[in-house]
Amino acid sequence: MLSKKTKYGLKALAYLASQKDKKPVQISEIAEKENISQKFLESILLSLRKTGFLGSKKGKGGGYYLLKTPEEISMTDVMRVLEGPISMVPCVSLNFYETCDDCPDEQACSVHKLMLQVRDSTLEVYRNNTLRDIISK
Amino acid sequence: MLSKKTKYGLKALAYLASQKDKKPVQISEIAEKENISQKFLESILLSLRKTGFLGSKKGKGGGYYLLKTPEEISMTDVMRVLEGPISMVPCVSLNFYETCDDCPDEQACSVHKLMLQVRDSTLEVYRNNTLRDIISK
DNA sequence: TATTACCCTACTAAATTAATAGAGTTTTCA
DNA sequence: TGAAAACTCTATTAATTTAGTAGGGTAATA
Repeated sequence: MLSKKTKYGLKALAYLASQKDKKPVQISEIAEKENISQKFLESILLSLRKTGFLGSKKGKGGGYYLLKTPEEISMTDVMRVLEGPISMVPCVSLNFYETCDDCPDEQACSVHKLMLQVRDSTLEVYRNNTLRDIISK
Repeated sequence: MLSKKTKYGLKALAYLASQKDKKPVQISEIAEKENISQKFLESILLSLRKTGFLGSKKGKGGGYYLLKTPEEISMTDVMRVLEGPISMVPCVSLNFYETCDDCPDEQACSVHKLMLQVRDSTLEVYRNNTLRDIISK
């Protein structure tokens, strides 16, 4: 299941991407328009800022804004930051690899074999989608 | 993340599929060979029996066995029974569909758009794999 | 008829998620 | 220069899910 954090983060990014100018948008506006708890959204946007997706401006007229164009923002990167590993098991993860305590032979493991394919096909989807591709306007 | 239930269930199915004859295999044997808590495995095999994947035989010489050949067992069905929805959000689920409370327009939703593609590509993988395809032997 | 092995219910510890609360800090504009 | 606007940070918590554990019960077979 996709976490609410990821869902809200994606919606917020999409909201920012569909702005016509690059003026900062307040948290409260995004929260209201996208039906997200403002406090929760606050923490999500903060993490997107710390990972280089968003910039922020304080004070009156402040808010959050995209640091890159929507075309430059790959879903692969967004998903890794918001949701974490793309793989369903750590033993097939590219960025979060871990061995399984139980499995004696990874290569012979049927779960491994299946989940490797799932990872690849999911990655393929993320690689083919930028923020530009998933917004309506 | 894949649940342990699914992981163990898949391993148990694979173990049964790689038996040379069709004799029932005891829970204790599978649990030991695949490093699974026996009691936990018991409940998993039970659910696989109730959903028509396995048959069981009681008494001495009893155990679990596959009801179909490995070629006939699709990962799509196995995953739905063990893990539940294949989709990452209910609003793109074929078998477990639910509307989102927040989303006013599903078609315009960027999360929906992305997750629809992920669902399709994941389903494609499951459709292309039977139990036969993921066992070593 | 005793043994083996499946069947079932209920409980629980740990982890994760999705917030909530509240205080603090910085910036900007009047 | 000061007050409002807006971001920043820490800590806590309720709910849910997961991954078991415990223990007794029932059925079938040699």
